[in-house]
Amino acid sequence: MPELPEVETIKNDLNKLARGQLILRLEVRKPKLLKPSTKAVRWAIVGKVIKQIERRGKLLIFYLNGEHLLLMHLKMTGQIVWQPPRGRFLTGGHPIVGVSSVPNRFTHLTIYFKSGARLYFNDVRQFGYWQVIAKKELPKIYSKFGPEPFSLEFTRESFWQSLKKRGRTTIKAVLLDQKVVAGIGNIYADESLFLARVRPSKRVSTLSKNNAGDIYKAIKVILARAIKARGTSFNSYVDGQGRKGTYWEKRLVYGRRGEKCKRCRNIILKTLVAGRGTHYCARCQK
DNA sequence: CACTTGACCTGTCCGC
DNA sequence: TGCGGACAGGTCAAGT
Repeated sequence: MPELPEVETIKNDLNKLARGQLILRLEVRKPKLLKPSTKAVRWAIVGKVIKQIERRGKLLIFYLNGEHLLLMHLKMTGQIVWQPPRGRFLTGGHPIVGVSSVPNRFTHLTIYFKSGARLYFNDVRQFGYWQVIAKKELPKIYSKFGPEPFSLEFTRESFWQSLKKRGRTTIKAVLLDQKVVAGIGNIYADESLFLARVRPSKRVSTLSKNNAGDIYKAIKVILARAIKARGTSFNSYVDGQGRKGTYWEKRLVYGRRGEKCKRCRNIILKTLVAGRGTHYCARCQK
């Protein structure tokens, strides 16, 4: 899905919409998308109030009063839809083609709030999940992520050091590794490498420190630009409110196979790198 | 150990 | 129009 800019947008929206809301009921249509699967999980969150929503990489963390937290991961096609007590829908995540109302056949989990508001979780491919954990378990979850790209721990030097720890693999595979820097996915990996003029298939061992510096800078520029655009939305999906990320129109290379490079007018190519569809300009990315 | 591949799912698109 | 195969914004376990 949803990569860092999309999840960041959802987090910001939900902090305005869902904070202070009291959870009345949890409806589980697809039990396997809720972890753990025991019924005790429902009791852990029913009657609780949403205090704050945070993001770590592509993971959403709902802080509740009491001992537990609710985590949500949207994976490839997860979508969150907020329905106010009255009024129109607001959505975030992967747009679902041809489905403009909720709940629908892809709605697998729903939270009902005392106010009458609802929070729906839709997911076509069912890779996404919700997970209830004890608050003390959070450090263990967080330790699986590398630095946040806009944190003080993520520096030009720390990035260079983590590149030096890698061997023959490609720079694209490294950018997709959440332990190197959290939140980059397939779109923004291609976008960042285009801006840095580095070919995605380039072996990290062959990168200069200047290359690394350019990539470091590009990651921040691209992610900031995408957050400002409220993320990327594919296709023509329009929800009740019609709010849609506009980065798709601003993208530099992703999904532009066969089009002219915005820098040199050469034709953009698409290949497979790190097992993912990868877009680049063979003339200006070396 | 570092790295790559396959699996998890359903839908869409493209070529024959 | 139908059908098969490739592919889709992520991550993990299993394989090399």
